[in-house]
Amino acid sequence: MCYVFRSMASKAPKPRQPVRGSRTGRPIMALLDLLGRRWTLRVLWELRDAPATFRELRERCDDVSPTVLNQRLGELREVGIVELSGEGYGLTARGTTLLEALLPLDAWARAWARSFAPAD
Amino acid sequence: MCYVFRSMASKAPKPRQPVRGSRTGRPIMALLDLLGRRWTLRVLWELRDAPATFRELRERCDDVSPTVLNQRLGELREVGIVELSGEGYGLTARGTTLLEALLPLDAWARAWARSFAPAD
DNA sequence: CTTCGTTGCTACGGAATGTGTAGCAATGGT
DNA sequence: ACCATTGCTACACATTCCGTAGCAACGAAG
Repeated sequence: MCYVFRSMASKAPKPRQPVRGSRTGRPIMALLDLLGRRWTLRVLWELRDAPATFRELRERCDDVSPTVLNQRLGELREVGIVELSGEGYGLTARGTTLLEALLPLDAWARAWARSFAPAD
Repeated sequence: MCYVFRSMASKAPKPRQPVRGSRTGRPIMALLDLLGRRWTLRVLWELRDAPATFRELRERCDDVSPTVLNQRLGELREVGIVELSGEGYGLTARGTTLLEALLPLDAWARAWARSFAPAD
């Protein structure tokens, strides 16, 4: 790796703070804002099994542009969902629990697909 | 209401089709693309309890611009998650199951918030 | 029929966000 | 000294989103 840690611009939506499209500060609103940004869900998904280096993660996400990837990783790190360690980027303990809350999506998506093309 | 149904431009990511950032056609990828678009998660969330008219839904979503709202509703309708009835816009049966898969997010968000401001 | 209020929805210009390529500085190995 | 890899940035272009204004279709009331 390279570079030491560098504090970021603090752009990630956080609970108890007003976010895009909601000034109430309700935690769920911050979360929806965060997860609703492009590539965020995908990044979390690609980290579900194992950590990955920046470049490896980029490949897993179909070569997303490093600009956005870095932006998303910054946001996710800022709120304690993702961390950078010697193994590369990976989910924190909290991040793992979030992903568990998202896991049912895969099963749902399969059932959803069946309704588009019955044969499976 | 007004206007009869009008077939749309088919821009929604569907399972078994290549989507933005993934040509595999895996259902979960289509879903992540769909849900990762701005306001999609929020719209689903605001419909969790009861249907709403276009204008009412817009207010619930902090006055999101009608352009995007209509775009999102079109996508969600196209894939059978949302429908427009006499009651206004509401979740379909399938949409309801998707939302159930997302409900744990609220609980997670609350716990998340606690780690930012211990007192609650 | 006319007026009024509400419906879903669109046009359009400007602002924000995302994309793609190239490449830099730091680190570790040989 | 080299070389490969790391995380990450610069910059110009494209897409998406936003905010305001307003249209056409319907229902109810006069």
